[in-house]
Amino acid sequence: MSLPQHVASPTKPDLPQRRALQGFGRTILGWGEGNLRDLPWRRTRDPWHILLAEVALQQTQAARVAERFVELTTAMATPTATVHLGKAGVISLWSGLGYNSRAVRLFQTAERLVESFDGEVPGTNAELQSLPGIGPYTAAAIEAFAFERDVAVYDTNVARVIARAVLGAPTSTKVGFELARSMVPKHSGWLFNQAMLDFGATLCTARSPSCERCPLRRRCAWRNSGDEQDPARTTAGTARPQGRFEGSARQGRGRMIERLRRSSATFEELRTATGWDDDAQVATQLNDLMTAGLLSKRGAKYFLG
DNA sequence: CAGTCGTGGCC
DNA sequence: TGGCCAAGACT
Repeated sequence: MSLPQHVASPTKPDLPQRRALQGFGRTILGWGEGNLRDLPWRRTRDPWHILLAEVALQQTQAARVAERFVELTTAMATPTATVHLGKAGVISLWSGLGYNSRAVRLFQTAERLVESFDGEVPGTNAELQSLPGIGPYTAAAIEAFAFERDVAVYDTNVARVIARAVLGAPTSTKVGFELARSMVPKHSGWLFNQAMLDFGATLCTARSPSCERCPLRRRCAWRNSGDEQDPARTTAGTARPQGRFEGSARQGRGRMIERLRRSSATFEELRTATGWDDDAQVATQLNDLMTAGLLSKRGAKYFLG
């Protein structure tokens, strides 16, 4: 006897069957075998180096992280070395990568690993997500790329590919993630997930997908639907509108941190770095940066960390 | 849940 | 030129 594999709900559009999902998965896997970019973190299985790369890759293009990978993994070779480097040292190294709070959390994670995990990156998803700066994406990436587990990695690239090729319709993170899980070919989690990320980053891109050379074009649900509207645009987990950066408080904070990477500085020197003329605004932003653990004040001077 | 968090490259 | 978006996480 056999139970029905899937019963379509009368109210919700039915999802692709497991068999179809595995077909998409195998095609992506095959594409990856000949098309993976040569990125430095793909040549190692060192969990700490992969953790480091994955944190740096959060909301940051792979190419920009690639050119810094050797520098980062040399200076922060192990969690212990990272702790010895100190928080200010880690923030200093983070120059140019953006989202400076990631440097603070990375340092805190190194501390936690030394204190509670014998200096090693833990193996379970729950333990990984308990670390500062490690969320659902990064935890899964470490599982797949360092420990070679057949889990699904779900990021903006994967969400886009699934919304377009698999569903041809916008979807939630919950559903998209579940579909991604069903696509992972057994024993090939490492390559499949790397391939999914590259597939989205280089072929099924956000602005101008290369449908002509896409191995999924026959099966692409978006293409077959004939819809003009890109289903990825309103799918959870894909890019959201961002405020103007030029002239923003964000830009001013970034300039203050960058100034402190050179040396400690006075309030006036930091104000100058922002290009602002409003002391109150400078004070407000300095307080926020202190709260975030990015800087501290001793006497009349401000310091990184 | 919706806002917020840097910085740079590309069209 | 200026808008868009990039291997997300946290509050």
